[in-house]
Amino acid sequence: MLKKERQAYILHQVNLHNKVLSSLLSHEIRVSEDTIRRDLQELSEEGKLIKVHGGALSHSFNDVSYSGLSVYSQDQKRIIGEKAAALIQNGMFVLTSGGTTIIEMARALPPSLRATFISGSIPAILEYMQHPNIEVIMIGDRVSKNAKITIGAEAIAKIRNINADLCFLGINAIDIKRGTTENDWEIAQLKKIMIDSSKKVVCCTISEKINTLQPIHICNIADIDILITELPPDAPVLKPYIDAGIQVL
Amino acid sequence: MLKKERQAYILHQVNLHNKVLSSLLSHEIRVSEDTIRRDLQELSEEGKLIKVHGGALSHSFNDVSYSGLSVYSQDQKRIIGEKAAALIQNGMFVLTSGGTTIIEMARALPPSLRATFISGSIPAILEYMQHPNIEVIMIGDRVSKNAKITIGAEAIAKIRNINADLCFLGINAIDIKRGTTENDWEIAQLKKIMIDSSKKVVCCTISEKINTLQPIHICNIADIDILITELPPDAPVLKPYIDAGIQVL
DNA sequence: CTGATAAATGCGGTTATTTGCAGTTATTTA
DNA sequence: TAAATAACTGCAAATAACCGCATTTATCAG
Repeated sequence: MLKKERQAYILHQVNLHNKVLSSLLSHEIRVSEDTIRRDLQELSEEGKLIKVHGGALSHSFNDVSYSGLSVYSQDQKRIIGEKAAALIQNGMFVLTSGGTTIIEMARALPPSLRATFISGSIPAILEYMQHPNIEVIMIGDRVSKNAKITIGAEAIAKIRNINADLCFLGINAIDIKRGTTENDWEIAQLKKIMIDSSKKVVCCTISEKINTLQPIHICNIADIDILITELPPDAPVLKPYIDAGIQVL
Repeated sequence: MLKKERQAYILHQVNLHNKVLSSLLSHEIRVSEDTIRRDLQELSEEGKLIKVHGGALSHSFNDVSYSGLSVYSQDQKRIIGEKAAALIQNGMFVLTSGGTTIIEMARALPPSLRATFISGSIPAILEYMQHPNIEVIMIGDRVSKNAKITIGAEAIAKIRNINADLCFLGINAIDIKRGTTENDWEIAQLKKIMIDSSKKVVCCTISEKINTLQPIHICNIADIDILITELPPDAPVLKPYIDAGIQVL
């Protein structure tokens, strides 16, 4: 990894999360903490960030007081994102839906990871593009303005031809009896096909959405391989899903 | 392998992956690292990429900070964008490339306009999505990280099936004899097909790019219907293009 | 076709940059 | 205050960049 590239990555992380830890970065990028410290030093001298003991802060962080709840929800999603990112190994083909949880996964991808990501979600693609080593494939079709994802027959046909190793779905409702459900018919179709085109299906959702329902059926519990929430796997609310044979992280 | 050919290859690699390593290139092309370094040096002097210790990075990588020249240029592009947007009428199918000039056109679209926009450019799609009344169609394929556009056989096949009313191309070089040229082979292919798939072709470029050349040919002057620059149509530099039968705005 | 000229390339030696490590000093926190 | 952690310093190894020069390759006029 080139020096400039590394510094760009650090800057990206700082702007994303408002802070970085030297120790964490050093582990992620697999360079010594000294190198990270020298990078932070240089970036700080260029005024790109504020260096502090143990890491660095974003410049905008100083004056902006952050609202408690929205950051809290984002923290939950970040936990989910990190768990999800850990599942991906070099060389994998990964199919993903859109949604804020998936975006957090994209942000948590280690920079050394080499894999191919396929998605129709424009915000997700934007995140994947930032990553130094992953190949990005965009599914084309008509763009749904509110979901910011491509939907339609073309997209479905294209996904049907894919054979992915992993499929990550950000889901809005999951129930032990009814499985996962959705409120948009076309997105539900898309997710169904994505499930069919992948060896393993990973559902990512914050725990609020567990045991909730929406009108349109996507898949049954039996179709899900892995369920990721921000809770530890032994949380009581997750027990029924473990009993149903799902791997819960 | 010819020098020009080699440099085009290097540029292509930079556009695809956002970075290249001298050592890797030298091994791939089977020339000495000195030669690669000299190539990178030249390309860097031409502003095509950014040379760093160990290789080179694409310009898009760290263009977050440079604003001095780009602001001036942005005003020019806004003028172009407004002229371009005025060409589009209700019900039209419009095919567009990427590039900052096209983005400015997207921003200048009147809110009441009802039309269908088709593109593989992710930043352009983002702008189109903001618009209340236009239909947006995304061309899918592998994403070029630097150009932020989908490129490849899929994209070309898809565009070939389109029959658009207008095609807007942001171009980087135009010359009265050689026509429009490009430095990325795959993007040149894409633009060629876009021209074939449209009734009318509109080229948008700032006047700096007039009478300049790049290595890969896209189309001849005769293939262009309308040329838009920030200059008034009677500017002397545009006269040869008017004489060649192009409508200049 | 040929010789002259210019451009491009590769190589050896030198210099500069980057990086990690060990040892020391500074800062934080309980 | 003491233990833990982070930052700083100097140094050494690895790698890359640079310089000058010889060799090869391309260009072109006659």
